[in-house]
Amino acid sequence: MLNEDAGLLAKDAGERGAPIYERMKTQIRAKIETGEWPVNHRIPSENELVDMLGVSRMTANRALRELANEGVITRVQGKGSFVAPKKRSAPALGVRNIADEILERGSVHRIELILAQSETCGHELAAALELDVGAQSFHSVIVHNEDDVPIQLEDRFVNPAIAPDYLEQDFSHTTPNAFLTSIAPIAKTEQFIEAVLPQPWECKVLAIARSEPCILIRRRTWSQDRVVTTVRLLYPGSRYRLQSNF
Amino acid sequence: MLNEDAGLLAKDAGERGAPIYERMKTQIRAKIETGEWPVNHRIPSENELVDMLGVSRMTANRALRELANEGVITRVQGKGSFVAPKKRSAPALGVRNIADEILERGSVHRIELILAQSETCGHELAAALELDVGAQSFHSVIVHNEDDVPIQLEDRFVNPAIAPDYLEQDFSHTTPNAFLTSIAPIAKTEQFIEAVLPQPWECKVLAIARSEPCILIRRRTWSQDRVVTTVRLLYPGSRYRLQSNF
DNA sequence: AGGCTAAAGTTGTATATGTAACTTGATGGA
DNA sequence: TCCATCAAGTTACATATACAACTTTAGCCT
Repeated sequence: MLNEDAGLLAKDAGERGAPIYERMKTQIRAKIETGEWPVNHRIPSENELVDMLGVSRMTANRALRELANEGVITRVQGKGSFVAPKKRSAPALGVRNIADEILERGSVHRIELILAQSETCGHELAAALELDVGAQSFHSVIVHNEDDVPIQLEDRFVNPAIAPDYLEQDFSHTTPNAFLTSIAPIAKTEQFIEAVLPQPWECKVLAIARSEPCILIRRRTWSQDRVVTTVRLLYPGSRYRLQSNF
Repeated sequence: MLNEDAGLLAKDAGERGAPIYERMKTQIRAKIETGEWPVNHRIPSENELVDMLGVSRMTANRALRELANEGVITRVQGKGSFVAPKKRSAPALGVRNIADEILERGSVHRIELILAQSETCGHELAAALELDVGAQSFHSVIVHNEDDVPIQLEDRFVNPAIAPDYLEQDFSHTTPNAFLTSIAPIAKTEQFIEAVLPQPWECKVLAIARSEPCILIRRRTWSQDRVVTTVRLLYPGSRYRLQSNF
């Protein structure tokens, strides 16, 4: 353990000025993000960190405690500290991964693939993805079912530069959201929510009436200053509502 | 200062078992929520808390530091700690005071009072306000106009125990939201967003068609564990959309 | 073998102390 | 008057130490 982690407090990490506990936090985060410490991996105890790094236990305690508050690790009194399972998007936002939401309600989640193909960017799409007009993009249309009732229509465009093998995915087992966040961590999200009436083809795939009002969420996500994807999420108003408590 | 805050660590707060720093945090939060310490009010310094409460400075430091991380207070090195401005609605879903929003866009905000009266609680309303069936409640219906175009229908019920003179307000100059938050700081918010078709009378006051889909926000707010108000906000889908970036 | 106990290891909390960095106001000199 | 300097107050960080609470393991006794 000591060998691999000798560089845990390396001064060459470009954060010479940062406090010790912050340097410890970023180095531990790095070990987790690179996969060197996988999920559930045991993290050195406070006393081990004291011996390894020559810091005081209170400093190690602060680093680990804050990482636990951020959800990066979990700590169990008497047992130790462990790498936490992958965190999903912020829980406070009320808008989350539809698949998780459905499973949490104890329902069955099933995906119906409507369309998955490569398309050429027009002006509007090029602007949305921050690509050039005429560039290629990936287009997928998916219906998410809860207990075989259509509950969300997902109409998505993806930046091929970030996910070149997007169209090869098997979306019956992995949602586009899960796939994209696994290869490109989300740095920023832009989101509009409005109420609309559905288009005829949308009525068909969602099995709703023309007059059924729907919530439309238009979302763009960035990773490292590049647009990853832009998506339209359509929810039938009679079957879905957003909740956000704060 | 010492007089008013003598009870800051009172053992009768029903959390005898909680750690000292947690008790300090909840007591400070209470002072803020009751308005005893308004926004920007100076919070006792770490050393003052040490003298007042007989705790160690590191314990006071932890309490204040965690409150700062939670956004409840702001701390400035060399100056002190201060009650942070209420920012809770911002990160959640971008739902803000409609009047501010309109003024920010450089438009004119005008209120049209449709109804303001006292009503007896039925089962549903009693449950929403956490009152008894048959108790009195205040009911107001207001249309918010942006440049004389109706943009929001506000259908609100208010707990008279918290705002006994609610009906006496002049809502042409003060919005219900502004009035209520001024007398009862918001501690918690519950919010649902859905898409609906408007009722006939709603179409009339908003001057929209029956088939126009609308965003409906149903919101309840608490102050000190009591429901202050429950409100239905109806936005015509063609005139309004919510934005939330994060 | 089974069960109880003790010990070691781990996290959680609290205190005491010290240094550094920053802000503000007062002081004093040119 | 204006500006530099200093002192006091405040937060930020780090260390050393101690005790409490919890978990696991080892070992002992029956």
